[in-house]
Amino acid sequence: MLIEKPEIKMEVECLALRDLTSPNKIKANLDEVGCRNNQKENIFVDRKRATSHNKDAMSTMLMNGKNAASPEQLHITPIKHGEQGAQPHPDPWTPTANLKMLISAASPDIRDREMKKVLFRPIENERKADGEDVKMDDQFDAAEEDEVVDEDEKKPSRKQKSLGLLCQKFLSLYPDYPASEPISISLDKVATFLGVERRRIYDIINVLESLMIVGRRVKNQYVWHGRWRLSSTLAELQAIGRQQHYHLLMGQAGEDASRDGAPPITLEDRGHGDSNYTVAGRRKDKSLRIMSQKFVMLFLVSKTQTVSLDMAAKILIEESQDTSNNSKYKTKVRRLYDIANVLTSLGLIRKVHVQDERGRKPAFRWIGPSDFQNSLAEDTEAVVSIAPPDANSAPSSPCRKLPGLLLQPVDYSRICVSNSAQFGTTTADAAPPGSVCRTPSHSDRIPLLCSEGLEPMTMHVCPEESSSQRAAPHQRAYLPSLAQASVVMLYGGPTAQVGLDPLTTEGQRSPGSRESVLGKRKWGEEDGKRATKEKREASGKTIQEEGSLEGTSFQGSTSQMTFTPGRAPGDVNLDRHSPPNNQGQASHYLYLSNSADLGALKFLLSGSQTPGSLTGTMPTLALPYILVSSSTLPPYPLAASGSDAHANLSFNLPSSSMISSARFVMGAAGPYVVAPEFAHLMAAAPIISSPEQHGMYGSGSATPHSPLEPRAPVTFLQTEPQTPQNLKETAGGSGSKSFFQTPGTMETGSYAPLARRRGSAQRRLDIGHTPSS
DNA sequence: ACCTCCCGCCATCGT
DNA sequence: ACGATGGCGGGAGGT
Repeated sequence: MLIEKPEIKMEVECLALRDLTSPNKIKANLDEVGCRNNQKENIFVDRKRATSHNKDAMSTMLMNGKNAASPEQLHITPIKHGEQGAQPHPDPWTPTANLKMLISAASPDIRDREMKKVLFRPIENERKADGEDVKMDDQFDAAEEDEVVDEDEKKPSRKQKSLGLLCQKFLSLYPDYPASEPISISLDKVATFLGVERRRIYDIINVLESLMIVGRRVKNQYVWHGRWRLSSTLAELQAIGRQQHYHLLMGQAGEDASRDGAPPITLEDRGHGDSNYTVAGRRKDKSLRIMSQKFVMLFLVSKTQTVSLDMAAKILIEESQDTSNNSKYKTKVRRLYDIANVLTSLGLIRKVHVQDERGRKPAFRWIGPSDFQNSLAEDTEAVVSIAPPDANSAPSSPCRKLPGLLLQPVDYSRICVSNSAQFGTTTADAAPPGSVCRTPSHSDRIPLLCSEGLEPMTMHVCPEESSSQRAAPHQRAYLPSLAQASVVMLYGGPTAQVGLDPLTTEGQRSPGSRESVLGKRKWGEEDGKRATKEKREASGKTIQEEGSLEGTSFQGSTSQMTFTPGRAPGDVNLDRHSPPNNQGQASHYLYLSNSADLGALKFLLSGSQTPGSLTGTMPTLALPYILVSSSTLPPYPLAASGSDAHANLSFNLPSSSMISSARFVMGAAGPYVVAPEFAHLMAAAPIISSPEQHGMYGSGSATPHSPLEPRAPVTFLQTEPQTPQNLKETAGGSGSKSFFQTPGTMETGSYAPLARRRGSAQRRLDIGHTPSS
């Protein structure tokens, strides 16, 4: 698919870089380069071509592959489009189109399709005026544009410019489960590409940072981690939230809802509050990240997993005592909406309404993975030491600090033993096997996706082997009768598309469609019920749930699900259950727990038809079939089989590795099971990345997975529940502050307890020490 | 009229 | 000092 000719590629890149927003230009350029179709009729064709041509370019640009131009080169000055947004063009070559094209290029086919169809469609009008860049050297034929562009008078509606949509686009640019190598994100490029101001990108990035989906590398440059760490991050947040007693707060403030007034317990009360940030108002920056983490924590500790905006705002305001202050409240609410939009795009929450005495209040419901609670938690105990639900009991605090979590900084700093050393070491391996705490991070590493399009997601995961990833391409999972998106979410892999034909799946990604289904549903109920219910409802149709389902579409009743790498709504943790030791055990049961909606759902995959498969160091697990039986899903037997009959999941497990955190990823082609634990193993092996990726990764900061992942298991010495209380206060005063990593730094942060200068502290690079300077 | 939340000014921070 | 970040809240689109 890629262009064979480097030169061309380069050119395209350049073009793209120069003017991402103007499709016409690109097109023109492409033509110049080699694409000759100008005819409108052929636009699509051109596009395709362009796409293919641009694939690299895109990747490069956005992801900053190594090959790509150097950052500097790439770096484009942000264009402030004053007028952006203003005029949309309907036509294909609008910026949007362009974007699509590029995007598609960048990612796997599926993504491509999805993106285009889904994301962009809705957005179609959104585009900034092409004019902005026009100055660019070229002659972009105005004429052409004109023709093509109809000038829609229609300006993009506000919705089209929403942060949520923007976030979806942004997310579509990167794989949910990137290969281990780091993918760089150039702020400017992305902003330009998406046609928005940088400011907006920051909004997104900040939230993503809070979840460790991205990390900051250096100025203007961020690192895309994808969702590998999401589960672990969530687990940590949950643990922290418990430690901090957020659940109590929730109860008071939120769930009870009734009381506006003084929530009995405030974070501050508890002490921790936002210390750092809050501290004395010291630095507020990163507040969005902190807020985001706290907000997420609220969901994670909530029994109902539903948090009303009002409650969240109140709780989050803690800092500012002003709570009472209306303006403060309003501001908080605004921010929460911003955060919620991003989280919604991530498929972690969805908007709902709660009824309280006063009436209906806007709220959000967690639809993301929740299993980690169980699985992870369980594992966690074993593996990761997460703070026990009971705050006190747990001596071990979350192993790693969440980057963003400023909350804990204080404590951690004190408490934690950092393995700063490890930072340097990049690899996942860093974590000593024996280490007490295992950070989930391992999981993160797992390189899964292969980007190449849909291709075979299947990979062998050979811990050691880095090389071969794809064992069996094209395996597919069939989920007969599974209509539910939620199910899909379970495994969380890449997005699942139910339809075999990616194309058909268009709707899947739901960006536009968000809510379509949702709206109908009632979310208040029990998760389990709901899930089930939904499934049924959903079955047979394409379901597009907002966040959760993104990417999943079901065609018809049949549900063949193809999981595409791109995004998975939820992470699925497979086998968390399997004891680490078990690896070899025949019983490889893979659980797919859907954290999200199906909180309860867990699929037991006994794929191990091949008993021996998992055994030993490299046991391979061949799963001709994977049957998933879920109580919840009784009706829906899940069978994953390689393409057809033979799907195999083969992966090798290192003897030592644990399966527990394995993830099940289903690529378009097939399911993959990756155990986080193995991740490191896997890490070694780049999973398939497309060539481009390779390039990209290479470039990655020195350590590809390293800093990030490597969370060394950190053990926190202190047992105390130091919760926020201390944190808060301390934060300000103590070194903890320095300690805080800024949000986003979680990764590193965890590792680096070291005090940092504020500045540095503020921004910790994922990459750890990376070159940032 | 209220809910959302875009937009972009401008204070801070980072380099 | 200058550019990068990101807090913040006015005010307007949506419903």
